[in-house]
Amino acid sequence: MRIATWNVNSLKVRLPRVEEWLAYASPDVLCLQETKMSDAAFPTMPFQALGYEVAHHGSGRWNGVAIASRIGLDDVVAGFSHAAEHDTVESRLLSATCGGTRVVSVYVPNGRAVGSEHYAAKLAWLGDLRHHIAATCGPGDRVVVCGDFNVAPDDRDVWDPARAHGGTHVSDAERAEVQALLDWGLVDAFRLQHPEGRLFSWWDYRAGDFHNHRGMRIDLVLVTRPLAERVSFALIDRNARKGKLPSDHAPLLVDFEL
DNA sequence: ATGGTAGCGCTGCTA
Repeated sequence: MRIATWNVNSLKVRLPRVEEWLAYASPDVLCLQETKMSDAAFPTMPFQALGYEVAHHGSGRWNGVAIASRIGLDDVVAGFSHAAEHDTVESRLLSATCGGTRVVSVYVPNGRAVGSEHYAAKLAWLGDLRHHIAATCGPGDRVVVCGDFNVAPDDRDVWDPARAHGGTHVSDAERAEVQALLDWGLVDAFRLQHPEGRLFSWWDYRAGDFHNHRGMRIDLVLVTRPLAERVSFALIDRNARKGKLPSDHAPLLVDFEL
């Protein structure tokens, strides 16, 4: 099984690239973030034409998450399992069962600046995510929680921790929330395959950051141990960040021997 | 040197 995640920063603009990448990378499941569109505007047919069922949770110009699968798409749930303050309006979470694996597509709030109300909301959202996972899955189940976490798990995941993003994405409190997900029973599949790699998944559009290797690894595929034991390959496809009209994120794909 | 670009949508917000 090959599962991938990609923050596309507008699916309307990125659809041709997504179609091209699906044909090229051929994932069984693709999670998308930042579609920036309503459910009514979602382009279902191009996905169907490539053999994918697709579910989308989006309300308009911001956020929006989707799951495309060619191995089944059942028990689709938008938002948190519990009454959370943020998600149903913000369209940042979508869950579905694909070929016996529970797949969760997440777009964690950015946080903007450490100490701001947005930063507090980001920490609360990550707490809600952990609650959602623990309430709906067990660590012995096949579970994939993937997407744009807007957190670089440790200093290997940032080009320069001191200059990163005004302190967000690298703060102790954000990293503690990601660590709490790992403590529950999730494993960072990319890091498992690349223990020393300083490879990034996001680069600011500005100032030539991509070409100057100033990025962060903030897009993660977290998996429970039954899946972690079967990871055979993990790749951040930097080529998909090149050329005309790229997203500011590269897709991440992980293979499992299932 | 503390900048810069991109997307949405039409003014400034979000990232």
